[in-house]
Amino acid sequence: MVTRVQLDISQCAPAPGVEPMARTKATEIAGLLKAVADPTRLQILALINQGENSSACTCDLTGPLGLSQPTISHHMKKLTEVGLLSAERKGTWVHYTVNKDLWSQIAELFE
Amino acid sequence: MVTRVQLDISQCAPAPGVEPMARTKATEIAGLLKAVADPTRLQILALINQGENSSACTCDLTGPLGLSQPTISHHMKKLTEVGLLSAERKGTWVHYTVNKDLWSQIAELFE
DNA sequence: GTAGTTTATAGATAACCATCTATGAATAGG
DNA sequence: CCTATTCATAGATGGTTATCTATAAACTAC
Repeated sequence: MVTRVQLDISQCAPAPGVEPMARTKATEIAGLLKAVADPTRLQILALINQGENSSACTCDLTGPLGLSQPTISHHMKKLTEVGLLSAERKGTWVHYTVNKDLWSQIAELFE
Repeated sequence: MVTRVQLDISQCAPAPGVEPMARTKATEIAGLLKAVADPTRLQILALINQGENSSACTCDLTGPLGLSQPTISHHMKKLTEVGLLSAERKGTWVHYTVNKDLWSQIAELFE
């Protein structure tokens, strides 16, 4: 136990008993946020939410976004991996929908 | 105007009149989210919010986070640049506080 | 001014990532 | 089987970034 002289503030020390957020949890949350922290993926999510049916396939997005099909596919994979998009195959097409639950959970992180 | 034959769904085309979110806006939001989408910076923000005075200086964080002082300083700069942290110099120390307004604005992006 | 403490900057390095082209896999319709 | 369409994968490339060490800058106290 260190008893400080009243005016001795010349030393810096963290507040006692302050524990940081667990690194594993921080990494997990950061992974989710990384998936959203990209301009193209923000545009993709906004486009999907914009449609009346809240669904889109890859080929719907290449035109408006001006990017190649493999690039869009790459982003859809990233968003699907973290659970923000759900993919459902219908014949040749793959319909992607936004997982609104996870979307709301992100909001709750900042409340 | 294209009139589609009822069963001709063999071609893919974006919904007419669907405009993506402006790229500049998407890039701006992505920049803000990139600042938060890092495990170390999430821990930093949580630690600052954890203290009773909601303030911390760099030297308070190196210990709990196990990172070098320049690395912490680097992260504080990133968070300050996007406006999430405010820096106030008091003598040798720099006290950082979280900008709660901007914090809440992030939540509103996901509502 | 000298010494000590806190913060910032510079430079280096390794890892990650967004994008492209080229190609393959899967499905549908003759 | 052949063709066309959609989506996924592989590999390459240029750019970004998180971290470190070394050093400088700013401030306090003597």
